[in-house]
Amino acid sequence: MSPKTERTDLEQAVLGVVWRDGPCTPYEVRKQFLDSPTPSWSGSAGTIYPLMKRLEAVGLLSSKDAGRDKRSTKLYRVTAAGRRALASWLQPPLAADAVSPGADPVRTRLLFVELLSKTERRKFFAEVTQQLDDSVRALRDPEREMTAKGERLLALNARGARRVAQARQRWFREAREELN
Amino acid sequence: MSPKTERTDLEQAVLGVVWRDGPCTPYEVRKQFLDSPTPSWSGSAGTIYPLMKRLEAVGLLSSKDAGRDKRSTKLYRVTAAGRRALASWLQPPLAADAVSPGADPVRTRLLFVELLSKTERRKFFAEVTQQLDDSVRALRDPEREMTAKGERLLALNARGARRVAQARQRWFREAREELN
DNA sequence: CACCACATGTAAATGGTTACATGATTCT
DNA sequence: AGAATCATGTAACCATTTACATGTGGTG
Repeated sequence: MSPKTERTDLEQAVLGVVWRDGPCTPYEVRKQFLDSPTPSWSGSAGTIYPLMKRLEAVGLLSSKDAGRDKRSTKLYRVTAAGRRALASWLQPPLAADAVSPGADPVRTRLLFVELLSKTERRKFFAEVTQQLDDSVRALRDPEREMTAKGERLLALNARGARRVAQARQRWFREAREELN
Repeated sequence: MSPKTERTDLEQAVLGVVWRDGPCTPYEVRKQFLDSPTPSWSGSAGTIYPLMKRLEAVGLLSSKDAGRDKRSTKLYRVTAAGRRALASWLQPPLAADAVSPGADPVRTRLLFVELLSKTERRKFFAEVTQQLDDSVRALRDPEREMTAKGERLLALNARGARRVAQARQRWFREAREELN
């Protein structure tokens, strides 16, 4: 009955943020998730606080009280073990479901589009095309902003998301034409 | 306290499969998920059987005993209400998180790649590139197969997955060059 | 007869989510 | 004084996964 060693992607991401942004509070970590242009997780308090306590309990994070004010604000930092855990998480080979394209709600819906009447279908294609265009547009600004700030990795991250959004956008237009 | 009306994507997908493939058993539905080249769900028995019972309980599916043999095999079909539920699920506007690109484990990992030593980093880029290439390759055959069989929607589905895989592949190569 | 595919489920654990509760500090 | 933001948590719920249990029917 050894303690669990495998960490989820969310746990690793939190560990990574603490590593990258130096000693920081759960609140600051949360902001990173909440401000993300491509949120994979909610970053809600109910998730982050218990999670970081857990990481401390298993020795991947350590904390000390930040004497800033009367609030019980804790500053976390990554321990040596935490750093090792992060490195081995990054190390390939990655799990198969980490490299293959994940779930795509639009793709799933397209499978059953023939259930719709001709007019409904036309509306479906028109509006979803619009929504996909919007999602691509929404990713341009963050990418530019991060590039301007010199945040190369964050810029690359945003670019990756935009490229995927574009691929879906183009594919969906093709599908629209092919199915009339 | 009205009964829940919102269904998950998995529930809708099951509903869709039963609609598309005619009256069928949970086992046959499961196979669709298990055989998918781009699995979003496990399609395990523990998921599908209770789920279809639930859908029957709320009147979106109906079942009758298939007298085929001694096994208590039930044939499910989509009710009129089920058909309506499917149609309204397909109808736009889709939720924002349905159109924007979802989680990407590779993208997440890249954010923290600077934690790795130079050699580790080189290995990371080399092997993940390889894995992404493989994932693109693995999606070519299903697409061709579905096209050959005249399954237009399944072919489009596979093509969509492949396009996303390609976008990630190209983006990752770019990132690799940009970060040396 | 052994084995595999067919077929149906239950139980427990997991990994999140939302909603709620509470209090301190800073800004206007 | 009141509002917004900072800060920390708990409780309940949720969908889904894994592992397990059980039995039938057809094939080599």
